[in-house]
Amino acid sequence: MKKDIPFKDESLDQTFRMYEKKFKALADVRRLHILNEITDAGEVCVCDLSEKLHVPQSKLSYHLKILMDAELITKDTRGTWSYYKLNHKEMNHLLSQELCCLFRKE
Amino acid sequence: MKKDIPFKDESLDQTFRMYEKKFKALADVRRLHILNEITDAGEVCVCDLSEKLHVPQSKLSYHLKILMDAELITKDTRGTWSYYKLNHKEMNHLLSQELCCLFRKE
DNA sequence: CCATTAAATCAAAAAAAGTTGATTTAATGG
DNA sequence: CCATTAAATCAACTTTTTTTGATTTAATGG
Repeated sequence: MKKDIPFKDESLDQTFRMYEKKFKALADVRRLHILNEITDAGEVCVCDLSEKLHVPQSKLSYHLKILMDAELITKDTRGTWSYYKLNHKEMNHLLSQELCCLFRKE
Repeated sequence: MKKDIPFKDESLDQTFRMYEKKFKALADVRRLHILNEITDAGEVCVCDLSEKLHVPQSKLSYHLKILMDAELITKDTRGTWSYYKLNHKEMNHLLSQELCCLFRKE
């Protein structure tokens, strides 16, 4: 649905607002580390991330929400745990192949 | 020089800080419009942009500086005018082919 | 039920980013 | 040398984003 690049019209602004949101999500060194960690682990819960990155839980929830809202990651809740994964499709749509490698296992 | 993706070590943080800067530069709907305008025109001075986008000069200088610092655009000063161009190489290194099209003429 | 644990949410504070209008810098042409 | 013009810079202010610690929500296992 967001595959078509619109021509120069009023919807261009809408498109740019969507990308603004996604780039904002990427525009933070903490979130890049989180994304990288998620990529490495394949799937992580908040407590794993908290331990690995030495970041308090509420801060992680905040940053994970931003990544979720930008649709760069997905969440799978099982019991009391929430497991986060990369949204590979979205990342690949957004980033160059070179850059994607930072957030892609092989 | 920024072509090699480093392995997981202390330089990963440095790499992420560099990308943070570039993504921050992209993470603003006004700057996306500016980039798009620069792409369309090929080369623009601040006064052209000011007229086209209805944005005051000092604001444009501020945003153009951010894009310059992130190395997403280049400046060529001739006389009293400064002409800005896209740094295609950097944009292509950063963004997917699909996305690059928004900031690429053909 | 109740205690425990994971994670989300919240409100207040702090930090960062963006806006504004005025001033400065620097090149041009008379 | 002076007036004009383009663009950068600056400082005060506003807005947005991030942090923090406490509280709430919700699932689990005894």
